[in-house]
Amino acid sequence: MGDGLHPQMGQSLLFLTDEQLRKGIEAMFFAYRGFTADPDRILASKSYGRAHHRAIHFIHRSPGTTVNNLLSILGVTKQSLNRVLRTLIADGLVASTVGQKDKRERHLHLTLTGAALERELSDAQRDRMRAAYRAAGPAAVAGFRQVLEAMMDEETRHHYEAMKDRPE
Amino acid sequence: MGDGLHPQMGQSLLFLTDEQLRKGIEAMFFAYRGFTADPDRILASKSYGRAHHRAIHFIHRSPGTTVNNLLSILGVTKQSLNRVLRTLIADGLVASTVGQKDKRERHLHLTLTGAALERELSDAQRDRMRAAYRAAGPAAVAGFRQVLEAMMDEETRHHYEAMKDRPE
DNA sequence: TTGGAATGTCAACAAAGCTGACGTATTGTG
DNA sequence: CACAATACGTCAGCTTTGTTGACATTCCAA
Repeated sequence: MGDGLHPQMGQSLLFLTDEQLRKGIEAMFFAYRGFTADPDRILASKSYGRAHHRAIHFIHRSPGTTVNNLLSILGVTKQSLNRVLRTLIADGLVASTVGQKDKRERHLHLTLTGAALERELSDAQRDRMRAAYRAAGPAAVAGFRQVLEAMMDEETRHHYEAMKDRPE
Repeated sequence: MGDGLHPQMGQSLLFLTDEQLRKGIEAMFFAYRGFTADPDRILASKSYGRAHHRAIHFIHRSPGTTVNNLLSILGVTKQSLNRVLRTLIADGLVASTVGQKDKRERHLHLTLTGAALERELSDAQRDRMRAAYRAAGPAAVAGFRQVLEAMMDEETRHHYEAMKDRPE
């Protein structure tokens, strides 16, 4: 791992120039807009927001998850999450059941209506992702995931990996 | 490009399964948190927000840009941008000068102070991006950019590409 | 039985987006 | 020249989603 300036060095590290990094930063910013655009449209028409989408997504992903667990995945305060959950429960999209083992805990599930919205939202988001994946090809997709994973905070990556390979 | 079901098909399209797409979606969500975490900390200590960062970034990127141009890059309303610009100008980070050719336009530049904050923010963001790039390698980075570009809206991609190859 | 953990709720606030309306200067056009 | 359009700024009001801090309840566990 020498720091010697052999001829290939400049070449092989061109992808680490400030200019390349800046382009990556801008790509991230612009792409994230596209990433959320389609669900945002659907949500707006139902007077929900991104926070509702995120809650629905991860409840669908980990049915029966507790509020506390959801909290640490989403990285927000309980007050913030609670406001969202309250409307989802009131609207009959999410069911909250008292824990059997530990009755302080609430276990969260999507109702049929909630699952229907989840599908609508994730279909829209997947359609765009699928188009991007298809356009870029499998090798690019592997790289895409690698860089994103390397960009996460430690703790976040644990959450990501913990739910990485669960069955659908 | 036939749709025939030759044996490799299943293999080669495995990266397009719903499960793969969902992982990509979650990777995007979690990575974006990391992407903004470091600048967010700096901004919070100076009582600015992400909106200020974005304005500063793109003014640095396109010095002398007009308000209207910035508006369409950022994709927000002029009221929203104006609130941010007002504080940045009042705090002496951004200079607004009347256009020479068209006196209705305001041309935006970073002051020395503004440029210093820009550097602090982008250094932090680049550090993380650099670490991720280095960990993933040049091939992954190329794929990363390809997928992100394919994920953008048409109009957004134009903005992205328009400023793609300008000199630093 | 008592301390701490998990949850829920109230209040107050801030950032950052939005719409709508209006004013002013400037520019382009018929 | 008169008038419409453009660029910008601003006021007011509203929404979503995040934040703190305080406090009550319920329940597990030492």
